[in-house]
Amino acid sequence: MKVVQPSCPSCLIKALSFFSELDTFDLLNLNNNKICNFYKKGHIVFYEGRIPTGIYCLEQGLVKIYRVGIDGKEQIVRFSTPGSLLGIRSLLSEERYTASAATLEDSVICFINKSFFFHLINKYPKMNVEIVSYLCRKLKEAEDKIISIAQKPVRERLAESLLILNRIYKPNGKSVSKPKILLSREDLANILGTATETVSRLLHELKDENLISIEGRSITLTDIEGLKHTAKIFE
Amino acid sequence: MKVVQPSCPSCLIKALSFFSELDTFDLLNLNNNKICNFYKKGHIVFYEGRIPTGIYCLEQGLVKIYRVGIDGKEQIVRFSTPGSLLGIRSLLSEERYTASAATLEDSVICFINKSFFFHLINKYPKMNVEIVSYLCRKLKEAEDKIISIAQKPVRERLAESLLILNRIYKPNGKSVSKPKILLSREDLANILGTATETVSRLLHELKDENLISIEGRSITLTDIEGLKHTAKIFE
DNA sequence: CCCAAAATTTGACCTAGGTCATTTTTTAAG
DNA sequence: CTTAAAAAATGACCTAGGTCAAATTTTGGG
Repeated sequence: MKVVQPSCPSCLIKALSFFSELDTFDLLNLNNNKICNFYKKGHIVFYEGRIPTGIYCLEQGLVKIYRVGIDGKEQIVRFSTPGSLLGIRSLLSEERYTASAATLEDSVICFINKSFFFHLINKYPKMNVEIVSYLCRKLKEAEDKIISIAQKPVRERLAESLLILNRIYKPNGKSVSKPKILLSREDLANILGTATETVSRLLHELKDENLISIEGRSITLTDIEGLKHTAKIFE
Repeated sequence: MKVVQPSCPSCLIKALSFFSELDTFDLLNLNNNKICNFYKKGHIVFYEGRIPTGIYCLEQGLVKIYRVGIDGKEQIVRFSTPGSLLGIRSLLSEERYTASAATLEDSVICFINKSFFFHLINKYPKMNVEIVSYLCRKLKEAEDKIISIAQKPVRERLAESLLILNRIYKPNGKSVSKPKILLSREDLANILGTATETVSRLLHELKDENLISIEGRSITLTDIEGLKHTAKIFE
């Protein structure tokens, strides 16, 4: 796969969020300052404990943010999808990364160094507003996850996570076909905070109930409403 | 108990955080705009689902932020201690409260209405920096909690929570005596995401191991290092 | 296309911790 | 100080889901 150097002025990330305020001059500036890399599936973007030297911008692909517990067991705390910034939390609070990031698919990720990013924030105070709203959203999601893990049985959490993953894997609304969730049982287990064997068994159950279909490693949701029901999500 | 109307210019909250930038004029303004109320222990500050109309400022006391699950079971997601703002997450992301807040002790809480608060943020963009750093801290804590609940057995989580509570209950460094943690078993269970009976049993265990002492409802930590050890916290 | 290594599935078994019922203790109102 | 109601402790029991081991399937490199 070729590494395509994306150009900032035409980058979807600009439109999506944090950089929407930038004028042409600074967009070009950003373009020159960023370093863009191709990451193969399964590669690590940054490690827990390291000191951030800048910020990563996911241009294409999918990334998991996770921490490793004492016994070496991973816990996935969130995902990053194209258009979001990676490592912003640690950079902003000027502390070491408290989590690691690794690609779940082949990905293209840009790097913007700390001083340039802070320069932009100072020049465009409105970026802080975007950042605040981003953090609020993440905080809410984290709290949702606390409730979920603390109160729901694994089966419900699995259904819930599949519904969330379905949105993450949904190709930008273009394709008519249903999204395929492509994750190892281990990653799935590390989202739910359970064992891989339990994931296997429960996926089998959901399949038997015609809520999902499984082809090899890929999962397709066939009955969204049914899954919402087993996840006990009522909106 | 008398309701003392605290004055903003001398309020510790100003010094602590968000309002540290304000000039004398705006501090007086804030003083006139805020409404201060006394809340008896156990009373509700705001309810999940309601639309925020402003922000609360905890001047004195202790507040739990919690959500109620489908089966009516509470999950405490965090605490607020004097000097912190309540309901800032929902106000900033312009959505309904996703959690309720209730006092755990008699408390004094000020209310600042939305428009005035936003006016201040606009006038003092640096407040956003404070807010960002606050949100980063909370996000980290929330992610810590996810790992903890997902991976640690209840016993470890209890030890961990007691250590955190010990800091929360620590009177401003003045008193030499050890802080007393004063929470119902139910609240404790709702922090850990477990049953009250389990809390009872485990507290009894910790007491037998001379890690804590219990007088009535109040818990004192007698062996911090030992607790860190059972919590598997190694720093 | 082939094959070894890795991932997944399945079965057997076990335990942390949840639930329910009962007793004991604590609390707060009068 | 008394007492009823609430909270906590304790015991008995049970099950969701973890662990370990073995069989089966999938995958990616050559």
